[in-house]
Amino acid sequence: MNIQAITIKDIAKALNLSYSTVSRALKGSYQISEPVREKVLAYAREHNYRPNLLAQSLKNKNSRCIGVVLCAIPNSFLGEVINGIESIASSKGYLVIITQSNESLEKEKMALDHLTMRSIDGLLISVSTETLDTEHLKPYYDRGLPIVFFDRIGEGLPAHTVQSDNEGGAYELTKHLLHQGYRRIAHITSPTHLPMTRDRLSGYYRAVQEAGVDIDPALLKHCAHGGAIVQEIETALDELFALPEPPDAILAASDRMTQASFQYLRALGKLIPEEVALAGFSNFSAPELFSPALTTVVQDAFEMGKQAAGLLIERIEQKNTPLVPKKIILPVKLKVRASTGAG
Amino acid sequence: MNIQAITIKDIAKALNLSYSTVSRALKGSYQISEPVREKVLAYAREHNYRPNLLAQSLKNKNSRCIGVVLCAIPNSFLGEVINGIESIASSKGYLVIITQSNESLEKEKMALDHLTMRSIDGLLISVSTETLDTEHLKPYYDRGLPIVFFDRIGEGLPAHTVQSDNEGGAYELTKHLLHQGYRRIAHITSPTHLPMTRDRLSGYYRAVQEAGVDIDPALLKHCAHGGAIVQEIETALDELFALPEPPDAILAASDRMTQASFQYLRALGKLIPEEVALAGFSNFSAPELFSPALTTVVQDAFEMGKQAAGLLIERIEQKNTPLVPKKIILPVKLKVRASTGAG
DNA sequence: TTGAAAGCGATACCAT
DNA sequence: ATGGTATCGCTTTCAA
Repeated sequence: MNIQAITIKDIAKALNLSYSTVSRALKGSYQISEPVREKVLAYAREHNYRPNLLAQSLKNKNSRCIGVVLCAIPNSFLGEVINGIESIASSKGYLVIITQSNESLEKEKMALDHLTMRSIDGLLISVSTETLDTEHLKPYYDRGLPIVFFDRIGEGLPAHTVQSDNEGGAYELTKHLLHQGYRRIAHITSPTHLPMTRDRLSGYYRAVQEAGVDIDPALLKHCAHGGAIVQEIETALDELFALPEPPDAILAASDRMTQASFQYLRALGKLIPEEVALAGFSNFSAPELFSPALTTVVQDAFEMGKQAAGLLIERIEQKNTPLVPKKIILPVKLKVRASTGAG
Repeated sequence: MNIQAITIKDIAKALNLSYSTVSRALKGSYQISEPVREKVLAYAREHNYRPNLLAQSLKNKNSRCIGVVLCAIPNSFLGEVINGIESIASSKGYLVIITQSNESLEKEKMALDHLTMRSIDGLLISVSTETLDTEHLKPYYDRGLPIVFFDRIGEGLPAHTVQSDNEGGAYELTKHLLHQGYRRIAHITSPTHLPMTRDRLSGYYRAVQEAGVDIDPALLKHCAHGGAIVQEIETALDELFALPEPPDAILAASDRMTQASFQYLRALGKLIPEEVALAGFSNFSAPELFSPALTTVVQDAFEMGKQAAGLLIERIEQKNTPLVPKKIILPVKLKVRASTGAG
């Protein structure tokens, strides 16, 4: 639909100037005589001239749009990340286009397809749980599309990455649980092909080993869909509590897993934290609403968005310079609350 | 950035055809000889031809993009609405561009500006709390931009609207509270310039009047920013509980207000539902996580998104037909839980 | 300082 | 059935 009031041509005709002169006057570029520039600007303002960004993009081969692919929007963590992204992007005059993969590789590919067809200048992506490699990103990368990974990092592409200190967070959580006297700490998490999962696992191991506690591999549960399907979390919990020695603490890797675990324990009538402790990586807006309030590791989602967008735009605007991939690790904060017996 | 592998011109040159022939073959239109079409299609596929949507839009004056303006993304209700919108939009080949107003009229205008400059074919909007009228939308509307309002309806523009049954929901909630024996039911809500607020108020009044209970106007609290600022909710609650006769029940209009009230009551050590009942319009993913579980009215967010997108796209695709504004009211469901003493 | 004209990629009208 | 060409709105090189 044509929302445009007038075009450069209209201005040129009205003022008896050439297209080029008008274009230059509008851009404030080059040497344009003051009277002409003022005339043009005045006329443009008066008639509410608005440049056609499509035409500009077609001509300039850039769109001042950045595309974002994430697994799911209805998630307070990602919502905050988006806010961070937008705060930077809009200050630099970029429009942010958000798409979702719903944890499906197929959809991730479709989203990529859409975005690149619309001519984005750069891509921010947090890969889906199904994404094993970055083969689908390679063609775009090879053609020079700037890409920055955030949160869930894709492997195999030299690109900037921005993520939370997953290893440190898991370490802190586990250490805290051990300190509280829990010994059979179950860890419910995503598949190990995700670097994030491996990082958290290694934090978990580090804490456990430091404490000299034996690790029962049966206490490790990987949800194939990253917890996107409630059923898989429940199955994991069923298996955990069917063990001869069930866990006395649960370390959940995401909001969904934490929430499902909470409901599960409730339904079972287990007392938190007396019978089973619960803690997790989380970004619930208010973990203190739970009863008991939840011990969590809090990530700085807004900062993650800001950093990712900043790196991307930097990349977009100086694409000629060689890329030296940066790996940004954002510190996390352990918030001890009642669900781990510290209330 | 140019992600494009090849253009129509490249194909034309390679196959010794004219641009127009290639274009037609690609579109499957008109009478094109089978051998030629196949040759073109094969070449296109082989060289990974992807149409330049910018160029198409410039030429066709449509972009197959729809713009969405909402107050804030990190909100499970709106997240679901977006999912509904996308489910319809992507099935019809439209890209959805989401922007936020953060409850500010200024930002709402900026978002509109951005979207329309990018050439959207239609607009879905839930207005900010600060939005008193639709003057800022009028210029676009007058130029023929199809607009559909959802959730928070803007007034003064003949356009399709999609919203929950706010009147009925408030009626059901209030009636339920009265039935439970509560008599001093406070209502914390948004400013009355929002139709949604007025609808809920009238449902509240209807129930109260039916019950023959007197209404104390001091029990009505309007948050100027729709609860976007926690402080305003707390101030409202402070005032309510400073009353000579404080409320024995709270009816909150949004998730944020419900949550803030919950925390407030907790901090005060008030027993829910013994001392004060709490119920609200809500779309928490899990109101049963609260202790006590919250009585809520549940809206069908996904359906809202679907309907809004459906109406908009219908409008986009038959813009010539006269507009007969539809007003869609989606039914809501009362979910009684423990916070109103029914556990 | 200003103008003319080519071109970005795709489409559609007018010829042939 | 196919080709030539103008056009969408804007930018930019080259000339003047």
